[in-house]
Amino acid sequence: MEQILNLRETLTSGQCFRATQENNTWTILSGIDQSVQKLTVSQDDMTQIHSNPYWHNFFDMDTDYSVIIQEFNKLSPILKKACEYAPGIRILNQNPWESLCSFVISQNNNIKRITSIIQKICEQFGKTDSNNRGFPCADTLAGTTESQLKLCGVGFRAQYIINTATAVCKGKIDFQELKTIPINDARKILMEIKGIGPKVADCALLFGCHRLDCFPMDTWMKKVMATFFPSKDASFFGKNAGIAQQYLFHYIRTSNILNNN
DNA sequence: GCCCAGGGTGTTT
DNA sequence: AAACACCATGGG
Repeated sequence: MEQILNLRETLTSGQCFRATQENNTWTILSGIDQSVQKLTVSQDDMTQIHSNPYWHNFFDMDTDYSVIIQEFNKLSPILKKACEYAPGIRILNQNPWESLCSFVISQNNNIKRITSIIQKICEQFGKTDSNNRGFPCADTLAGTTESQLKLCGVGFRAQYIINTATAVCKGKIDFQELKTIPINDARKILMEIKGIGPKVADCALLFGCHRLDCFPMDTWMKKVMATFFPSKDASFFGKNAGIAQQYLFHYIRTSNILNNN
């Protein structure tokens, strides 16, 4: 059956940081150095997403979200409204290193600035396939200095980035392992790095390792829980809590339900 | 000028 | 364990 995918809702929901919009067209870059992938696509014609295996997987097209949303609808009226607000959001399958590093950069930061910093880091340190520039590999960033990274605007996160990249190079972080071991073991491995806490770990596991039970608690989700789900926690939302989190995050951040803006 | 942003660390109560 | 200062940086 035909799966729902809304490019704008998905690509602006704060899970990826290398998608740009020009008029009706989205350009997405994903992946490391020379193996970077580039997609130019519009909502009117998404045939490439269906035919190209990389992008088919990137947009998680093998998962039937309508079944999951039906379960959410039974769970809570607010969650139902969040699903109806942006029913075309999907959890992306991103490169795990790119995702982890991006969310180390994201801490105490806003999406606009995160996007800008990551673009600079790719321009400065990413290798090219002669057309497009990829996200720098862990070896490259492990070999940089704090002052080099700070030129890209990462601020106090510079050492955190180096710590994380070094752990990946040394095999202390093995993404293949993070995709399969018990979720709390995966969290523990990531949080041994100085600069990775529970929120960054959950984002990396959800958006880079497709661990759908992870429930990242950022400042917005703390407001959601305090306002609509007092005395409840991630377990209330079940094995697909991460998807529920993404619908709630996007709803609370871009609608005026909590009178932002 | 202050406050906030997809937080985490270290210190003090 | 809970509260707090501090960490760079740009935008509101």
